[in-house]
Amino acid sequence: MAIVVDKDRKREKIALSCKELILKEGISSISVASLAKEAGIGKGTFYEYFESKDALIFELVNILMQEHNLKKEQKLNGCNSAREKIKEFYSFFYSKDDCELRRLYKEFLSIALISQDEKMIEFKSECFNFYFNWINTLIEDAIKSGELLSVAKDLIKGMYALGEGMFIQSVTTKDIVNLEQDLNKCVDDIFDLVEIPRNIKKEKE
Amino acid sequence: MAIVVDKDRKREKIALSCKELILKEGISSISVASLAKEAGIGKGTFYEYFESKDALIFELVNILMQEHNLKKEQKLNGCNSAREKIKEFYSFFYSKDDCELRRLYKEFLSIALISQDEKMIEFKSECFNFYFNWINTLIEDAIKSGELLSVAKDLIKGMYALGEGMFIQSVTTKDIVNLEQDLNKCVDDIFDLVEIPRNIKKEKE
Amino acid sequence: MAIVVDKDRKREKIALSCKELILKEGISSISVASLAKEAGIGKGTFYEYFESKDALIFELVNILMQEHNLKKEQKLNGCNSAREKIKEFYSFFYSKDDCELRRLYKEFLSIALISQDEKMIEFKSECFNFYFNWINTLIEDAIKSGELLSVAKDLIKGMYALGEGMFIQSVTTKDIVNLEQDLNKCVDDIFDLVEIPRNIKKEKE
Amino acid sequence: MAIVVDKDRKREKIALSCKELILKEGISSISVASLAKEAGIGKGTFYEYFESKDALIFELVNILMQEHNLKKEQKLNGCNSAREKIKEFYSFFYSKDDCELRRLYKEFLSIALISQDEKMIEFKSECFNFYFNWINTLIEDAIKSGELLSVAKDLIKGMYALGEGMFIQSVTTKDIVNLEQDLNKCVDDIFDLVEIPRNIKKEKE
DNA sequence: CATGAATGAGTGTTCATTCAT
DNA sequence: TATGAATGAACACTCATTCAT
Repeated sequence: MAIVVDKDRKREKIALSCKELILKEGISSISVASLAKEAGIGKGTFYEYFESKDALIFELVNILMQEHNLKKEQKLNGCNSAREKIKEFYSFFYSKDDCELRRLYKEFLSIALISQDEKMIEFKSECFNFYFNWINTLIEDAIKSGELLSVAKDLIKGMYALGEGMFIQSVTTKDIVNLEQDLNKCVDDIFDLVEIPRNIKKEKE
Repeated sequence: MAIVVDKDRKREKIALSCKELILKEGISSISVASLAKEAGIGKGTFYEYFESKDALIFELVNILMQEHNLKKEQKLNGCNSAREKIKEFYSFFYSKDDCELRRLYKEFLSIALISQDEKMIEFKSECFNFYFNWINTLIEDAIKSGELLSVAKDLIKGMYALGEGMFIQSVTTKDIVNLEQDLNKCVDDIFDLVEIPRNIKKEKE
Repeated sequence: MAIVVDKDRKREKIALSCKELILKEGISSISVASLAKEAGIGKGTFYEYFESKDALIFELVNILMQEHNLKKEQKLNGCNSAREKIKEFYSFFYSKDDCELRRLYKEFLSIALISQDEKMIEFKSECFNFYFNWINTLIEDAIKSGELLSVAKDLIKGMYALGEGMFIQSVTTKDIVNLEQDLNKCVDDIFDLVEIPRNIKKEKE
Repeated sequence: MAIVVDKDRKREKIALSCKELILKEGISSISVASLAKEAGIGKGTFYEYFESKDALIFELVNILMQEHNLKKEQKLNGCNSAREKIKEFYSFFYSKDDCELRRLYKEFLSIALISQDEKMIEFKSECFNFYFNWINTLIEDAIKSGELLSVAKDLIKGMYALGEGMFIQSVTTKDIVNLEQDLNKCVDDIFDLVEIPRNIKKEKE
């Protein structure tokens, strides 16, 4: 038998075993010592699998985001309209279920804002693209199916930015008391402008 | 008699003399020692004027923001339409002139995202309110003057969030290559939906 | 009129105005800044009257001890037997009334234990002598009046040390639960050995 | 495999190597940096073995006290009477041999007097109990063997406190010129009161 | 392949004292 | 005489990373 362990597998295993601790304590206040202890390995071993503390954080955010995306995809499939889908998409920013991941995302954003690290930017870009393409497809499909005016296409980038912006404002100020309400109101207001009313749709037909 | 010093003035002077260094090095990686040295004072003196390192950051952001707001107000007065005003408002996020302040704002956001500090939140809230009210008034005036449909009012919060969100995305990813273009495109797209065309306005008359 | 103020008087006045603060905060955790503020003078002025922070502490402990001694003297005059007097004397170590001064004394002892400062030792010696002479006189009088066996004289130094020792033990351990009880028990036990019983006294007569 | 180190042994080794420096400089005026340097280790390593500066002091006092107790026990076994044993017990406070440990004990007392630290109090309590029980047993045995009057039992707590009190007074004042003499005088005076004279003992028989 | 002992530069903050006015 | 602005040495403590085993 090969003594050689699948490094990637173990890497992932280590990252996942730190999940609870990181979600509980937050990124910045956690030490490599406690991460290694939580994973049941030595500090030296930690550095065999991750080149730095930040590397594990990225790995974990990555894993958790992918987990989250799978669940979200299923939920989105259950939505009937683009309006609902966007709302469902935004729910990450306020839902109780995503509370812990959201906290991680906040800390991740905080790092990303001032990091010059190439990998960090690369990773954030991948996230951005992933979600942007999602919304993009979603809107385009809705236009094709006659649910939305074709002008809606122009609002995609704005749509995406709006959610993140409002989230950040809710987190850094005390003025957005009810993010869920405010976000949904925004979505409704915009969709009211670009949605093709049912009766008109029928007229078209 | 004792040396009389205008504490507020000196406080401001110290903060401003640290500006260059902070813009160059970034906030988090800078030490109180180097800040004091940069300001030409002792570390002890630093703490005579600021209760903590973060306090200096606030002071600086505060000073520069107020400077910026005065200039911005004048520029806004030179704009003829709400559309132009919003664009002018957003220009903070990309204009060369505001490059330095933007840099500072980024660092400030990074801190604010994970800070639990009451004063920090208070300060960010004040900033939020200041700009929000600005946009609010701007839009309401435009509705009153028949420039915008009354539905535009619903988009105010979103408008504000959109700018901040897109800015953050441009900073943390490499996907928003031209923030100026993207932002302006967004504004145009939205205003095309809520602006009352000139000919209609005339018809109204 | 002489502008020259009576330095000693002002010195005392400053010390006394810091009394409350010192009793409340303790010696070690207090700064010159807060002392000066409490006294309503500048920090520079403070050093016009006291050569160091410790100097004020000594001055104050001195003043307060003398205050305390006057009160104690009156109380002692109200006692009928040497046994009672010693008990009254020891009551400093546990009575509620002396709680604050006792705290100060503790801190003072802590400093005195490791201080090489001549003045400090001088001061503590004066305290020592003051109390020692008190007890000495007290016991000698009691022997003269036939209240105590002459052997009691040999126990004076021990008597004095015993109180301080038991006090320190009560403060530094959790084993002396009831200092009042333990101290009084000790006094009683010793006096039972050296007190001349009334009936014997009468026989003598 | 990792380097295996007997942590307890190294802890002890570090503490002992700081002994000289502490005795020379005193505890309070010594920095962790200099302690680490003295022990030939890094500052970080220091904190691997001690959770705080005070912790090293405890360790050292602890080690030296235990060493001291073993020696003392042997010496006490060589004493024939309770009177001699108490004197031997007190000799810690003045003997040349214990000079160093006494110095440390002084510093330890100084800390203990104002410390609120649970562990500190716990440790001092253990010391207290250890010695108190020693004296207790010693006296009780002497009563059983007919050496002392049973009333001697009442004086145990006082006996113990007396030594510590007189020691502190000798350290903090210049009035106890010869502690050895004074302490022994005290012991003799008390024992003269509670010792059963030989001839009486014989009568009893 | 795994370890964890060792590290030391770096941190923010305090405060008794000085001295120019 | 009175001041309080200025100081800077000193402090305990942290932690990502290395490397000998």
